[in-house]
Amino acid sequence: MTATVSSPAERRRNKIRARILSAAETVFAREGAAGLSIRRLAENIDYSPAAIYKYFKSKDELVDELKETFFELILENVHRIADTSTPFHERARDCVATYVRIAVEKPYHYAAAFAGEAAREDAGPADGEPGFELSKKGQAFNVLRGMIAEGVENGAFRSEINPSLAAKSVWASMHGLTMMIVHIPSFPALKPDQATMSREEFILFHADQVIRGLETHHE
Amino acid sequence: MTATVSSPAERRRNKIRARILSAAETVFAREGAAGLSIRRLAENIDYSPAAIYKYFKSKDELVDELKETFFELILENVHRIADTSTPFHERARDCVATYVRIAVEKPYHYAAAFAGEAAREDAGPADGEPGFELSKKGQAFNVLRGMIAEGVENGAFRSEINPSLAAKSVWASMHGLTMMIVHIPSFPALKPDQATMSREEFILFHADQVIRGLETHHE
DNA sequence: TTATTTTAGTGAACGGTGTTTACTTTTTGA
DNA sequence: TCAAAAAGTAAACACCGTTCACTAAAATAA
Repeated sequence: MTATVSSPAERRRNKIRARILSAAETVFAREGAAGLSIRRLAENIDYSPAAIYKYFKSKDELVDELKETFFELILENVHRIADTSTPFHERARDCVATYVRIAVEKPYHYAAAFAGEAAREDAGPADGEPGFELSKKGQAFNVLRGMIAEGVENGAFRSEINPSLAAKSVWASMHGLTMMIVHIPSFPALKPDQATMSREEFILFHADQVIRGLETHHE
Repeated sequence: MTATVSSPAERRRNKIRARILSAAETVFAREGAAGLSIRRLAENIDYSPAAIYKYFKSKDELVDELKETFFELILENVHRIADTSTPFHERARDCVATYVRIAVEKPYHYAAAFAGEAAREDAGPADGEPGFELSKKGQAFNVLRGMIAEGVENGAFRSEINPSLAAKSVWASMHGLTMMIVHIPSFPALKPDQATMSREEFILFHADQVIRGLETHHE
């Protein structure tokens, strides 16, 4: 470890990089990837479009950093709740609810964080691939798996459950609810004549439902 | 009802429309909306780009028709299974599995069918809005709700369950799994040292899990 | 059939996009 | 001080969806 971990030049460079990211974040949160153009961004921060390319290889790389930062935010929050000492069932439910809540606050970030992975080549490692454990998404996954393993040991969850598998199933269910809310603004609206339920209530209902699927069947 | 429901001119027009849609479908299935450009499409079918606009108001409208056709496919298949007389639990599970399987075969269609709804103004009606009941998506939803209502009457599912609400929760879970598979090619890959499970097995596991959440708790 | 109106189809342009290239200016380190 | 590296830029490339003014062809009315 050298004493000067960053030269003045380096620090200046990082500052500008951060300025670009910050401006990009603002636009992205409001209008998504479609509304974020290199030219508009360059104008916002008084640079030429080409200048951006001295700091980021491509628009995709820039957006990837926004997504990674966003997942750090989710991770922090979920982690904090997972480490609580509240009863297990509640704790699990709160993690799910928090995950969904944050995603819903930044819908474009969340949608992009997953949508991007389809066709692209360099879309971060998936589980089972080297590097996943260390990515933010991987860490969030591990928190979830740990909680489920705890439930199985407790006897709260069925003993035949494989925590890794179950964690993926639970994550998929959470992800689905999140996507529904993000993409369908009125979700989960019900027709007037039916029992009404707020979004917040529905999130808890869904989380509850998902956890029930894991539980031991008893009276 | 008039005898000639369509004039020769009309039929010719519909044929060309269909030709455009068919060419678009091929490209879209392979490369998604991003790979489908009006210019490329026009070249494929030997028309000028502007000609497309005599048949479709915009690229979005064209893509919407591809999505609608795709949802008809899902609906048909789910309907067919829902009307079977196999035991309830299996039937429900097979509906879920079929939904996911078809979606995974045409990942771009599925992703686009939902992704489009975020920002656009004219993105088909959501539940609770007039028109939803008649849309393909609405019909698929009704099949699901009907099955859940049946389960509640049976006593297979908990009596306090509201079928409309539960159907939304189940749909969200299905949707989540589908999105995961569509966006993460290796899903649900597990690390080598863990119990392996094929995608097909995982779909059934997930469907089972989701239905368990609805069931009455007994020994 | 002729005249008129509607429709099909086009080439060229408008205003965008991400990205690259060649070039100039500034900063850095020896 | 001076060569090398980095920061920054204007202009161009190759695309994109869409529109406009226009011609050619077909449908309709007289």
